[in-house]
Amino acid sequence: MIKNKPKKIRAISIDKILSAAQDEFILQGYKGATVQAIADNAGMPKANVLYYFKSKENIYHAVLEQTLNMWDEGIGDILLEDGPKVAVEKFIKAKVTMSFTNPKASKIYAMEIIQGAQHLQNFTRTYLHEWVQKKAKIFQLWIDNGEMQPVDPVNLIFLIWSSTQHYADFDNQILSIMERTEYEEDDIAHVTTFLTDFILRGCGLR
Amino acid sequence: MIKNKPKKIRAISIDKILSAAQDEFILQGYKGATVQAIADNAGMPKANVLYYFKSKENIYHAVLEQTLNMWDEGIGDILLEDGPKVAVEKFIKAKVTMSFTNPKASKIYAMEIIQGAQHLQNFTRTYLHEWVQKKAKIFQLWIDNGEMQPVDPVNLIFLIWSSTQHYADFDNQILSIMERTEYEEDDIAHVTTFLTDFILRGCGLR
DNA sequence: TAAAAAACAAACCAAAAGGTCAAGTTTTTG
DNA sequence: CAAAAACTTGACCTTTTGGTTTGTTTTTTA
Repeated sequence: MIKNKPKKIRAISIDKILSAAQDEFILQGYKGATVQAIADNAGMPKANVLYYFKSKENIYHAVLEQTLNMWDEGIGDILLEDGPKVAVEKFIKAKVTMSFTNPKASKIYAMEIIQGAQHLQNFTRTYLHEWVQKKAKIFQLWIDNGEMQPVDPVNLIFLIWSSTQHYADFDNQILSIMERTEYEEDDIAHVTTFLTDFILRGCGLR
Repeated sequence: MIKNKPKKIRAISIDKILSAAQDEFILQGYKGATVQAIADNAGMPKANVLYYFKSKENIYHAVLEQTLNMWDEGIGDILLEDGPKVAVEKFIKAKVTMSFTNPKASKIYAMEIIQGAQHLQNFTRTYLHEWVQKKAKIFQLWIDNGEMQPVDPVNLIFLIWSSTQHYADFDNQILSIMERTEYEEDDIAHVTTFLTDFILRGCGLR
């Protein structure tokens, strides 16, 4: 019998725990998620979960770290050499794709921020701040060059973030309003097209 | 000594509890918020809180109801007779104003939806669904009439919701990125202008 | 293959938290 | 102004839950 991926037991268990924990934390919040529920969901006894992670706090930190990595990878990029049109297109596409393929990460992140970003002060205060400043400067260059309408770059970034993440964070509401139970294949392309068209027009790029 | 508002003891206490509870629920989530903390925050012993609301669940329901009422009042409206430009302007202004004047309601609502809308299934499934359908039809009329660009009305509503609510729900992140501690007087006008300009342009109304 | 390391799991423990009770105190009312 | 109603509060009870302990089984390694 050939095992395709002879993953270490440890890695498998941690994966199962983290996945179960992510679900629980979204559904119940940090305090509402119980180690027992996470264990049940991961298919192992509670003591075993605490064997891998010494405390619930640690589990949460691990989930959060995983989330931030995903956020980081999915944030896309805005490059001067792309020019405003392509840059915005790329950026929107990256964010929409992430929202549809990994809504859970988006939700965990959103809840953290709404609740005061108690566990990731540093992230927003340094990393995110710098990212926004850097990208805003690029937009400003394009504006000064007359390559796009003079829209406030920082607020533009906020608008793109919010309108794209909305499809992940509020999926329940959106699906409920559209009388559906889950997103379909097409939705991601449809939303990408809608947002890209709309935002490009808003930027005076169309 | 003349008392301006000889409010009933009951009304005052309930107000204090609900306000304290709202803060706690946002900061700690449903399960994380303790009756004791709510009581401390409201300046009364725990038993007294439970005297007015028989259970924590009841407190939460009351907070949620308050939130929905606020949401309802602040949702603004989209009227056929206003025409697309004025309607969108009004709508954005109403939502931005609500986000800045009552961010707490927005946060409670957002958390509920993200966590699966467990406590307000009916609201989204019936009320909200109908509201969106009705307003989407109005947009469609304007589009068919050539009064605005053919943008998908439902997604347009989502974009306006998300981009306006973002300033309430993610205030921590936004303030942190802008290296400030709280919103200023001007911000509300600035954001309203930005979003109105941008979205009107996106709709081909400018 | 035997010893060591890693993984598993039942039973327990202490703290936290929701909720009740009973005994007051204050306010309202007839 | 006295009885009733409304309000206040400390003490208490029970359940839940994060985490520990202890002992067993499985896997790795030398």
